[in-house]
Amino acid sequence: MVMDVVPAVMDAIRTSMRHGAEGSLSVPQFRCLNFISRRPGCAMGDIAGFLGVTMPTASAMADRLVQAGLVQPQAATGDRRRSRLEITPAGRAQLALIQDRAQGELKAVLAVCTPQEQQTLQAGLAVLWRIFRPLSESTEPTQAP
Amino acid sequence: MVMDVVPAVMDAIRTSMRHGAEGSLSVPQFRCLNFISRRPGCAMGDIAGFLGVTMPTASAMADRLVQAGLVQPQAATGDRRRSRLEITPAGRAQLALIQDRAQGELKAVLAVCTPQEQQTLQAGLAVLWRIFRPLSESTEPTQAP
DNA sequence: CATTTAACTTAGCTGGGCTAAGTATTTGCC
DNA sequence: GGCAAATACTTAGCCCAGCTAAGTTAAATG
Repeated sequence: MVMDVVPAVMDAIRTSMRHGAEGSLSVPQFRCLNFISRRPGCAMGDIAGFLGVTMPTASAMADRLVQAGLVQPQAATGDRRRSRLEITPAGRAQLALIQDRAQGELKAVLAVCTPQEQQTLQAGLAVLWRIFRPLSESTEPTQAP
Repeated sequence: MVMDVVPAVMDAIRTSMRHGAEGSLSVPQFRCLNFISRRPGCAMGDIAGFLGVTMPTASAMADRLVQAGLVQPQAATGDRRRSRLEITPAGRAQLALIQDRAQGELKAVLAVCTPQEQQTLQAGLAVLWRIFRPLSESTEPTQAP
């Protein structure tokens, strides 16, 4: 059941983002930008850990966000090996735009539900959340020693 | 809510498939193989439509599955422009393996739920399924004329 | 029979993933 | 204080999954 539903929903989201309005971000880019916005001054390793990817991958992705002007490096304080990243005003605007649009589309989709169904849905998602939340936070960067 | 939960679950699935046991397939490859297995003799356009990607993308992906021995072209009958694909025994075995493993992991995860929670979850997913099922089937290949 | 249309494929680009192998900075230990 | 080891990244080089644009081959059609 889960294996049918979740991919279907994810496809819808991905498709929506892929042929979404121009200037939109990919799913990984969005997750990365969102993380940086919630953790100003975070390091590459933090990003890699959160995204569940290796450092080079995170590095390249952050680089593209910097190129796009959505993220910028902070001045180094203390350990100069760490890259300290923060979101730019443009990045914040982009994030808000995407979230608003997603929320809008979601509302439109959910509008076909009865209040009864919406409640059922919410309860079900709460269960999923409880199960999967710990898993998705515990990932660590994977470049072997 | 949906925007938090679904990506988290999807990440877990993707991560599980990425660093899963060797010889595993990527998510797109799995979807492709699964489709071919359910539609023997299907054409490239069918695959592209189902995956929601362009023909060249579908073409390349099918090619890799053929190289891997999981899929094979049928003898042409009728329209010789169409590629008619079918799954091989090896492909079928691979598919079964992946599904079994996924089901196993899922069961393990769901084992931490009370029967009460499982019921809640099932009801919620049924709602999602009703909403998103039609969307995920209606996609068509996108290469513009 | 010549043209158009349909179904793919090829070529060439980008993004997102990996490993292996650097580089630079800190830490730690004599 | 100075040198080795560890840490935090980056670079190089590869593959897969997406795209567009431009062929190619076969069918349909005037």
